[in-house]
Amino acid sequence: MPINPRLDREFFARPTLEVARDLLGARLVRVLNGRRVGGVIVETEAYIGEEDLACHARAGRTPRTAVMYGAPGHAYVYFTYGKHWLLNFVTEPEGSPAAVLIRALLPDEGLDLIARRRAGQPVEHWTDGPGKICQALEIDGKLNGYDLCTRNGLLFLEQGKPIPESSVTTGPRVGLNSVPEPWKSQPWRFQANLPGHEISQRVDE
DNA sequence: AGCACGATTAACT
DNA sequence: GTTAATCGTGCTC
Repeated sequence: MPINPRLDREFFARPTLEVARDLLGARLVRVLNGRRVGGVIVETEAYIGEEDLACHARAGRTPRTAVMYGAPGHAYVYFTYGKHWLLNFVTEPEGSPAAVLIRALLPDEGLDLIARRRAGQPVEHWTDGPGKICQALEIDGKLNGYDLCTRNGLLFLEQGKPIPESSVTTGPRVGLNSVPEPWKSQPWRFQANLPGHEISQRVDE
């Protein structure tokens, strides 16, 4: 089975908007019991620095945000709403707190394992939300701070088929109910329009 | 110590 | 379209 090139630390050490855009089409791979589980990233959001009042780093360096201040290419995984884990990738050089949230995936590897973890849900809703991705791929706080750029890792990214500009949609980030402008409306959400993948509409966009 | 709320999800009317 | 679930985090007292 051909293995695509990995995304290395240099990829993540760039401006967050570029990383968020370029992650569209990339492959997210989780290794469970020696098996690959994952798919193609089709939706991301950028959270950039202490100035961005939607970014957790607005609170400065705290136990929770410490990972974002660290080296790029690590996972920032946090818990919210009392039940959901959300997966991010740390971007920018060390010392610049920023990350990209992974919001949606087209699953195409280890589907039987995903089906088990997403039992009762239709295929189209297996990984179409940030919390759902973490449930499907068994990602939780134990992976917070995990290095995505090691050899033989349990979580990493691979190059995929590039997404042309004509197939990329941008818009405001989701779920920022009480975030003040201009941060609430910054078009820092990226979606890939792929054949066979209809972008779902939601009330908050 | 107490409190308000969240980068959400799934179920329900 | 509306809402309960559920608890860690950061802020105030």
